[in-house]
Amino acid sequence: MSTAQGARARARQEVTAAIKEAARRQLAEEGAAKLSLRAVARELGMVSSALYRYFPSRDDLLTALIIDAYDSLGETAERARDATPDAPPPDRWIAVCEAVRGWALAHPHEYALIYGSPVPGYAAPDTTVRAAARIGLVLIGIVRDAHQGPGLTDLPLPTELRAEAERMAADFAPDLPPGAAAPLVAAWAQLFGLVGFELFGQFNRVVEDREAFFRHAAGRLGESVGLPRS
Amino acid sequence: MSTAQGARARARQEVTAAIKEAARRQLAEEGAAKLSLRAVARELGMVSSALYRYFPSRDDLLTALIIDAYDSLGETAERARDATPDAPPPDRWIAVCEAVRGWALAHPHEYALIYGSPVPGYAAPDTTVRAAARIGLVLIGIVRDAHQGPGLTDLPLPTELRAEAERMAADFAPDLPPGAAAPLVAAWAQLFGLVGFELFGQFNRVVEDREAFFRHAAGRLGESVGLPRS
DNA sequence: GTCTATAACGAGATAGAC
DNA sequence: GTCTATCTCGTTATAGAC
Repeated sequence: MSTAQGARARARQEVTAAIKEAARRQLAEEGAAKLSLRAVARELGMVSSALYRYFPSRDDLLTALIIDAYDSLGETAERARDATPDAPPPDRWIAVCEAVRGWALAHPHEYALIYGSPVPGYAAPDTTVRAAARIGLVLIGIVRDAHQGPGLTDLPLPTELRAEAERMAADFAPDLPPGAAAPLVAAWAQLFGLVGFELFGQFNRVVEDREAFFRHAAGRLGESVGLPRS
Repeated sequence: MSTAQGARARARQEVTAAIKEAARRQLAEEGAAKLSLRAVARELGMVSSALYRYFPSRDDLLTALIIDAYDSLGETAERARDATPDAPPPDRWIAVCEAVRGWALAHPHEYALIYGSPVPGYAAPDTTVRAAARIGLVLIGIVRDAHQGPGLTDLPLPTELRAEAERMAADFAPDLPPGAAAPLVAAWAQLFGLVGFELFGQFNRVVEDREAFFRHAAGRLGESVGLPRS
């Protein structure tokens, strides 16, 4: 029984992977809004209704692609963080930022899927939250490491933001002082602003040497969360 | 002949405006990807194919909406800048940032249209460049004003970025030192990173008091381009 | 029980004849 | 400007193969 179920499960997993792969390919050609179950089925030599054995609806297929994309980005960031564990936090911060940018340039359509306009009529289920948080946790970890070492700039907060920053720190960065949590969230969003602008063409005719521009901007982002300039 | 053509041109312009208005309304309801020429036509009591007289394709209608959106945002920013012409540049900077955020929250689908994922298969024509640049010019103007006054922080640049920053300054901010041009471009992208994250739901469960969070982040963005803290 | 194939519904997008 | 014909889409019901 276990072997039979194992074989079936394996076959099912293979078909599921093939569907996602074909869907990803189609995502790169037509975009998320035009992701078509029928075209995916066609590419696999199946019939559209057969896909419903694997994904109850088009939205569920989209959700799977979104989670995969977040995980792929998160894993890339984690690898960049772990590549040089002895490097000082500011250097690791820049390395992670560059890894995010590199992943985005290598997977533009998956980036658009998770950080671009929301797909109309699609509401992301809670399942995506954990995967989405991975990249944030990497950034938090680097700043946390810096706070355990010496030489960290303390960041003043206006009273207006005090309570909110304390809540942030308590919620997802308990090792961090509130004065670091709020700027970290801002830097997180700003990092993706830089990446998104490059990817979506806003830098056309504006920024030429994007590598150098990004490295410098990422370094200054690191400073903005209290990491000393390297 | 000129009167006949003038009347015809006027009628054509009126219908064109009505189409765009209906399309904008639908954009706000369904999103850009599902912009349906059919529904627009239905709302106007026309038949879908009749629209092709005014917009040769859905893409041309999209282009018109994109230009209108950039112009609407640009005008909002300009009004915020001009509302308090005597305020010091850091305050005007924050006012413009908040105007951008306010416009985005009030026009989420139009924001997604111009700063979200590019519509697949759609290449923005050069016609959009001028409108897209408006908001950038507002930001540049504020920093330029600050540079003509006293008390501006000089921003060091790594040699790696020196040439690029000088090209940037020469291209679109001739009154600005290169050390200000590059951070300004970065701040421009980062501003839209903050706005986009809030609008597209990345701040859900992360940032609660978004107004206070944004004001503080915008102020620090201003500092990053050399505007003193207010 | 698990899967695939057939057929169909209602909808939108578009080309072309009139 | 209008009307029709033809395409694709997501989705479901159903029937049958393994």
